[in-house]
Amino acid sequence: MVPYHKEESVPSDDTQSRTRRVDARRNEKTLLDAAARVFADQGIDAPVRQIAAEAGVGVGTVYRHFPQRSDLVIAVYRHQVDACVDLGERLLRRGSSPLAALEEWVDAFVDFLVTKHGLASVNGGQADEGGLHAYFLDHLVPVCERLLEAAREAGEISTDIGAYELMRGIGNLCLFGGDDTRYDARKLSHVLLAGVVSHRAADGE
Amino acid sequence: MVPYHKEESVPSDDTQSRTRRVDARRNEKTLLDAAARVFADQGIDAPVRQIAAEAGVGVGTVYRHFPQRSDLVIAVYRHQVDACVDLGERLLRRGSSPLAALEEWVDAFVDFLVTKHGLASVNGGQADEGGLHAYFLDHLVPVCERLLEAAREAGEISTDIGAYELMRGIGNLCLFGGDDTRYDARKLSHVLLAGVVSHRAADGE
DNA sequence: CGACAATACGGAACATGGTTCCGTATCACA
DNA sequence: TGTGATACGGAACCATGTTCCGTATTGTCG
Repeated sequence: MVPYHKEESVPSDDTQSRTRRVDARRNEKTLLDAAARVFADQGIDAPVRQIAAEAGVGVGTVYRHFPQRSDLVIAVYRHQVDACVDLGERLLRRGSSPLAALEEWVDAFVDFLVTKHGLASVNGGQADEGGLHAYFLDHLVPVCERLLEAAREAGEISTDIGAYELMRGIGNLCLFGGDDTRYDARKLSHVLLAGVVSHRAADGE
Repeated sequence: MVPYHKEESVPSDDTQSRTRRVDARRNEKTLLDAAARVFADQGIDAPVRQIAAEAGVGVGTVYRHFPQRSDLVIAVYRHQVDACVDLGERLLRRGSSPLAALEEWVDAFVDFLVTKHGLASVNGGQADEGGLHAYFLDHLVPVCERLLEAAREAGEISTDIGAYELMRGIGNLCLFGGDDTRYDARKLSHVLLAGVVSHRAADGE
């Protein structure tokens, strides 16, 4: 309400309101590291309590830093998603075949999802949206869109599928359970992509 | 250990040991109906307690008839899976293009999964195997295998993808969350199938 | 330096959902 | 009708995510 008087409103996007307590900052890092470790050898379904224990903090602290479990997962893998975005942009600049670029990019993305077991299943809100979390989608869809568009302009693709739909589809394909040797998400994603190349949109689609 | 003495071992596959109590049989039917109703308007994630309540029985009764939650789901949709198997066989007998048959069959399957919201995500064991349940897979894979084989023999398909993998892939594609209008599982399954038709297996695959 | 308020912490407690247990009620059969 | 087998009900248990709140730590100001 009071318009002047101590500048602290309008948090906009400044990283921290002001000197965040050192213990807080330390704990956040500790948590991120602990979570990365736990996720690595127990999968992203590891219980929050366990991560808290690994970090040597209480669950309350986890939730102070990451309001929802999924926020922690996102935070842990954020940089990998960013790397994927970068890769996409680099591939775009590279002059070669847009389709080849798209294929390479999808491969990298699938690899990322498959590597961390079960990463693809991080839920955003409730049990509502299965599949990729909004953060991933928000960042990856634009890149995918451009790759797709480039390939389309080059006449290498005929399907009118959207980037969002493709991302979700791939994310879902990477959603496997167990270490089933009979199912290879990478292979399926290749097949899907082959379909994107050759599929002619039918009437209702 | 004792080899004789009352015949009751070797349960093999006889439907019921002897006259099953009428209340038991009645409750099973009641449960199946209640579950179908609850699943229909709350999705297959509805709590067991709720189904028990709808059926007017205790949870213990639910678990007596269906040892695991997923068994109940399976039981509710078993006949639809069977119908899908039948359809496959009918399509096989029909003389037309094997590929067309496969496409029609996949469509029917996808429709089945999409219609019941979230059906595709019934877990078998723990959180191990996401996607289709073993029962579904066990029954559908053989049919799919034959359809696929027929199409391959007719030279309409080049990919060496297996029926199991295809079923799982399609199941995963149907695994969506929310009623996202931007994602159409049917369309994605068509694209995947188009990929099956055109995709040439590369080196490592 | 010492007090105070803001910030952060820990972990018990709550909510939800699957599953198990066991005392009691009901049924089949003699 | 008596009796053992079968089935039932639902409290209780376990696991998980998440919230709450009393206590501890930290930064700042007098």
